[in-house]
Amino acid sequence: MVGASRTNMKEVASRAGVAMSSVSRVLSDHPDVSPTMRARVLAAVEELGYHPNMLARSLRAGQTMSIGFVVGDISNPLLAEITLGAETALREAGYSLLLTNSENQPGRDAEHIQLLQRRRVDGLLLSLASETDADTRAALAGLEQPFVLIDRELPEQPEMWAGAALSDHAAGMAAAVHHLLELGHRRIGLILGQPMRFSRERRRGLEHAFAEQRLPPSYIVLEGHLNPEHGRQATAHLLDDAEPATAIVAGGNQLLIGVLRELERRELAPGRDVSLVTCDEIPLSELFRPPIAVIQRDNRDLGRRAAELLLGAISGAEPRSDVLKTTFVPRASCAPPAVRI
Amino acid sequence: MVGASRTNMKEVASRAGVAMSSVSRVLSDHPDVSPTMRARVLAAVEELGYHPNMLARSLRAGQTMSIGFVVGDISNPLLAEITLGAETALREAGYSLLLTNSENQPGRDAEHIQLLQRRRVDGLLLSLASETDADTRAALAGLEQPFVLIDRELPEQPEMWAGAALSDHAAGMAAAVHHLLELGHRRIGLILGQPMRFSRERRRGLEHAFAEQRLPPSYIVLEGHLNPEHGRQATAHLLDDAEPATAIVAGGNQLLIGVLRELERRELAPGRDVSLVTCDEIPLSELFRPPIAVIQRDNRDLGRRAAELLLGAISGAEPRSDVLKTTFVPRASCAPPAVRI
DNA sequence: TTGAAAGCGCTAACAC
DNA sequence: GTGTTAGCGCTTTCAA
Repeated sequence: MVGASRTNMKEVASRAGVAMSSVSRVLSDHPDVSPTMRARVLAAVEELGYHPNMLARSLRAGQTMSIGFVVGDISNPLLAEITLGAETALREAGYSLLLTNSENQPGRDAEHIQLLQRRRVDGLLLSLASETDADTRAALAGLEQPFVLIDRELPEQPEMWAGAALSDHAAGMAAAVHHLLELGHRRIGLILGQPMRFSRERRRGLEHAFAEQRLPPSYIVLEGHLNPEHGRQATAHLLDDAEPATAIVAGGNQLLIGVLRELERRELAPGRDVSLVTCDEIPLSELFRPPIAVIQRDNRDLGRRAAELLLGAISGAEPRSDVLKTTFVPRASCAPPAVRI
Repeated sequence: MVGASRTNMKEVASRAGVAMSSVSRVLSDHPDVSPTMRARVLAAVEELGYHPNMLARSLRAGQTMSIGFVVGDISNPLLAEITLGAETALREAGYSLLLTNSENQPGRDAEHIQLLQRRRVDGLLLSLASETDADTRAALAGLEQPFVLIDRELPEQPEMWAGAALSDHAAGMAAAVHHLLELGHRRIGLILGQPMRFSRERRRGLEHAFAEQRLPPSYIVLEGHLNPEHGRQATAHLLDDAEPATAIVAGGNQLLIGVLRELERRELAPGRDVSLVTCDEIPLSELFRPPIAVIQRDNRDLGRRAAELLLGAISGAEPRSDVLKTTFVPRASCAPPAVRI
């Protein structure tokens, strides 16, 4: 194999002394090809170090075998695992992944959706920065290829909406809060991110757990952004309240970082002074002293499911959404409320 | 804008009552276009909800404005941050990123390089699973577009090698070991991953620090795989040695997890029973009790630099490698050796 | 079973 | 300033 520059099918054909169409047939495993022909063509391919041009193929075929992925921030371990699951499933099916980071800016979501549309991806996987942004909704409405949402819910269903891979946040949250209530906590603080599906569902799980026990709603919910600073401020707020929270639930790993920083600043220890639960496992959380209780989910599987839903839609299946379970894992960061001095 | 199905430039042209080439000129901001023409074309584009087909454009132009990225495992926080940095820089320059996970299998590296070549990416960013794999080297030798390595060094330089973005691991490691030596440690264990650049450089830093102090080489280096299990086994080995290590350096976040598990199992506390240093920050490491000393680097910047080197090469610059600094951050996990009982 | 030719959607000469 | 035309590299009828 001699890597000549930019060999094309025509050159392979002339080298093998056959027609271009024959080369094409050999390379796409067409049934009606004689062994002689196959051998001659493959020899020429080898000699010239020929790599077929998928661009030309895609243009002709009308499909690119590529999927666009719009993600808020790939450096978030949660999204990175989802991406891994999706990429693996897509690759197994012969698709490639075009990745774009929106930096959690709704405006970028819309831009990227349009870019991917120009690149003629066969479908899109979307972890949107906003469920309600007008530009994003317009971009989605104009889409001509199916798209699947990852843990998001839209107010309406655009034409090409092909479903969503969702996590059952409410169930995991209800289990966590149930556990805290059993330990004797009544003043529970829940720190959430933006008003999107995962926030709504978590709040619902909390409310459900209180209602189930016929307890008055003595919880506090603080919405904000999914970043450490909101986690820190919310924690301060919860602890400085007239009736301070005895247990805190951080709705995401970025929030957890802020919570831990604030507890550290006040020299409060999780599991001793305040009980603590977080959402979505983060590398060292189980190795923490004490280990931090967590509402887990299988992120890789979430990405894989989303990819499968999309592949289904591409081959004509009806839109469908899957809800994946979340599991509460109690750990030593949860204990009975500290005795107030 | 009415999202008709698969509008093309021809339809826009006829709708606007002009020639296709005029549409093309308007859309690519050609200087010689009358305001009237521009307005008519843009109106037609708007009415038809037309999105230019980048595939056709790329086929014609001979460039795809896309970059292939081969990464071992995007779910590793280190790689995820590098990816973010690279994607951001590339996007700013108008390029899109095609992401492939090799699952740290050298064989997949070679496959993915060829796939990306068929997709006619304008260049490749490679975080290879092996620097010496024969298939990978053959694939690299056959490449017709420039590629930049991320923290890797090849035994030879293939024709299209355009440089590398490297971290100065040796410097950070030397500083860390120097610190440990000052604290009085002599038996220092270094746990490394596969025999690649980052491992070689870290070992070199360790050796240098000992040599500088004119100390005999009383360290132990254990190479293996970059996963928790090797971290765990190596830790056990270091602690069970006839002359046990009093300080351990974990060469990566996956190794650190194994180290912490083994210390936990033996009820040994970092900073009290054993000193501990890790390489590459991981989300909760600074919030650990005690906080874990770390040899840091700017991962995002590493990705950005790699992207910039590649963009440079695409526009004809000579191959060039950049070495980025690493910084040792001492924390409470490092203390004088415990008194042996 | 194989070859010739049309065309996927676009850009860049080249005329006018 | 605008239109006509020839491909970019491939697949796919349609003939032979």
